[in-house]
Amino acid sequence: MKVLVADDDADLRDLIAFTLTQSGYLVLKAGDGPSAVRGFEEESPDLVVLDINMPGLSGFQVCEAIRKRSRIPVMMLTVRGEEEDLVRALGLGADDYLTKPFSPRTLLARIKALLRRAGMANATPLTAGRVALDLQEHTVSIGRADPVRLTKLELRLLQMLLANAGHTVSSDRLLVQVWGHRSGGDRQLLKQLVHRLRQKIEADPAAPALLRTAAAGYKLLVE
Amino acid sequence: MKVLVADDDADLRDLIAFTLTQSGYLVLKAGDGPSAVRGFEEESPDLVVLDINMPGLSGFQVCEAIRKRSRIPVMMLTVRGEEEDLVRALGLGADDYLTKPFSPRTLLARIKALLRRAGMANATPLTAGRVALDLQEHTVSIGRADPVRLTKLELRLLQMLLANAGHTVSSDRLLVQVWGHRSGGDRQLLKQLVHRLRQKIEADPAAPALLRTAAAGYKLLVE
DNA sequence: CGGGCAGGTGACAAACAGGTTATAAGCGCG
DNA sequence: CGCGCTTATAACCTGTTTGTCACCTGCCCG
Repeated sequence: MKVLVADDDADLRDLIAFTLTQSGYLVLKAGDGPSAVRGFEEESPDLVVLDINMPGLSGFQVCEAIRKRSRIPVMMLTVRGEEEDLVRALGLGADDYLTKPFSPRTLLARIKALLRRAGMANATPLTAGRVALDLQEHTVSIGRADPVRLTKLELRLLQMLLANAGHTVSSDRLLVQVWGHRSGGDRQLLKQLVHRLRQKIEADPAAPALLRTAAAGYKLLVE
Repeated sequence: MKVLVADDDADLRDLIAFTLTQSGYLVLKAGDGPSAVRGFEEESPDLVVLDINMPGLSGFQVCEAIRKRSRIPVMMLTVRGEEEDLVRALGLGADDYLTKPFSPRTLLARIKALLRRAGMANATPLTAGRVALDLQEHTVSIGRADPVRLTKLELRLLQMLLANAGHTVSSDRLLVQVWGHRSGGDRQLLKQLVHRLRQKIEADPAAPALLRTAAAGYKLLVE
């Protein structure tokens, strides 16, 4: 899930980027209006966070440019008290706004809400280590390699493992999360699914480097 | 909305074309005077952007040729400081000029102003890549081909895909947006609608180049 | 040493999703 | 009322995905 963050304040930009990256988003940064527009055009992010005061083009203008081509969620950042800025931003098609200063937690919550509203995130989007999951496209990219198509179940399994990257997830939990199975029982399904997933994402499926077998379950190795 | 861009500098031409395309215009390119005139005659664009220095025929001569037959807006591009060029261009019937270098957004703003003045402003159709949707006429144009008439549902489907051009839109979302269906369920309708739409807009409906099947949905491919 | 167990593998069948074609139902309109 | 166009329903075909089974290996432990 790509998010473009445009703000001329490098510190704030980095803070936001850090917050989002930790939560599994792929973050692109822009420090002024024109590079924000360029970033949007070249990367087609899934959401844009726009500061209003930016050199080159204001957040308003960038928002306008984006709306000409796309309805992706746009979140504007405004300074407290500038009421007409808000009105104008929302009038231009922005989806939400935050007044500075705000807590990273708030930002995260709002962003998730926006993505949910846009029907994108069925759950938290995820990347960890060299593994990047694209829920929309049903693909996974390992490092720089071409994305690999995943089936519904493979996607769900990988999503679960990714959400707990580095930690073991028990087979029981996986069964429940992937199949909605009542209680244990059908380990064979999981065995098979892991096998199929390894065929797709492991360089050497016989010696798994990513999807490792662990005590009573599996884990995704991230460096 | 067709715009003819004539400039011998391929980079600048592409930059302008890119800017305009992203803003929803259908752009035609010409690299020299004669092909500019030919482009004008064959495609009857709604606006022409003309560089003055071009091989074959200068921008002046092209402008003159155009003015013999049409009053469509012409914007000239000049090098800074050549004042008499401006005078001459405006004398020949050009409507506006820009001195190089200029920012894409300046160009865009001026072009919009020209079209507005010419009374063509409100017709900007939804476009992405080679696909241009006309909501008033219920038609779609692929590249330079003749517009194709669409039914209500076909139009809505294409509009949804266009609004998310390049990204997969899940079948569920499409069902909701196109039919207003409460719950998923009726994939058959979508199957059919996609099939009929492909018959209309794809050169080879059996091997779709635009409306592609993607994981759990469909997507409109744009270059 | 040998049985039991967990995980890995290959083969195969059932279930499913998407494409295609045909046909019926609905609807606007003269 | 019937005509033509649009939309819905159904049946069939295909390739993919998923579930099931049989068998293998390595390992723990009596």
